Amino acid sequence: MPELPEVETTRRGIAPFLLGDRVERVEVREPRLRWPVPADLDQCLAGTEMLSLDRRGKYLLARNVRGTLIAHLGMSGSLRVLTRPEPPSPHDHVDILMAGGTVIRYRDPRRFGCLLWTGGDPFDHPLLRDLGPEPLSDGFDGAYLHRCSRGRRAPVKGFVMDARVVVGVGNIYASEALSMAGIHPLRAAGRVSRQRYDVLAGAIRDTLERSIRLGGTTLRDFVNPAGEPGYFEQTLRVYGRAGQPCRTCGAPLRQVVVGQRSTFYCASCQR
DNA sequence: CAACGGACCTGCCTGC
DNA sequence: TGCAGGCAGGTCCGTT
Repeated sequence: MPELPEVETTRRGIAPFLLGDRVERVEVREPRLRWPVPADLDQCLAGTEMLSLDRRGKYLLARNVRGTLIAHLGMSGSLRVLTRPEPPSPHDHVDILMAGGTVIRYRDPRRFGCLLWTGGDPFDHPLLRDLGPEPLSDGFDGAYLHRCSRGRRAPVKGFVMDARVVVGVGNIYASEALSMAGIHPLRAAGRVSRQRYDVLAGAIRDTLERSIRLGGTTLRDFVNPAGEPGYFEQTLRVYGRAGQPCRTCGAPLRQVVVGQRSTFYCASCQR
């Protein structure tokens, strides 16, 4: 489900309820996520105030005086804010109960996500250490992508989805950004010009920023922490639109599999 | 190193 | 109606 815009939407949604309040306790009903939820997570969080909630790629980082909670939503994860008690559904694995009475509820049917704890610098954690730049930061531009891509023969679509290259670009937004930039998803990353990487870097940035503004993409079930859907789906150019007309030239959009992921593009607009 | 396939899970939809 | 098969927004890990 969540790519960068959905994770950022989630961060903004829970921040007002998590920050400036004290954690009462943590209730773990199902610790078997991608990696086990630490057995002492409650001791790490209980009684402390959350000091900051940041995002690094698709990871959420919630810091208190003792360390940092590292959260990832995987494919099907979500965090919701409950202002009144609600009985947990089967996949509501973890609750963070705040002193003020609100509950931050972690749900993840497929359990590809994780909730981990680190007492050290979270950016030194093995999961975060090797991540590439944030696509909305100044360090990310066409010159960087061009430099990074030299000698790479694999498709450019997989290249921009590689978190060591740039974080946060998942399967939807990779197709969308390549469509905006007019680049064929199967083109070898090393055979895209510097000029075209300038356009692509801008397209990635624009696509992600626009989606954040619209509250993310709701394909099946994404809702923000308040339970509201995102509206970016209505503006998708290619994702999920195989056979339908290209919004630019009218040609039927195509679907191929790249690196085991469905990929959508216009054969006449993207070269 | 870069590149690829498999693995981890459940739910939902399609077609027989 | 039941069931098998395929597919889904991620990403780590082992092998070539």
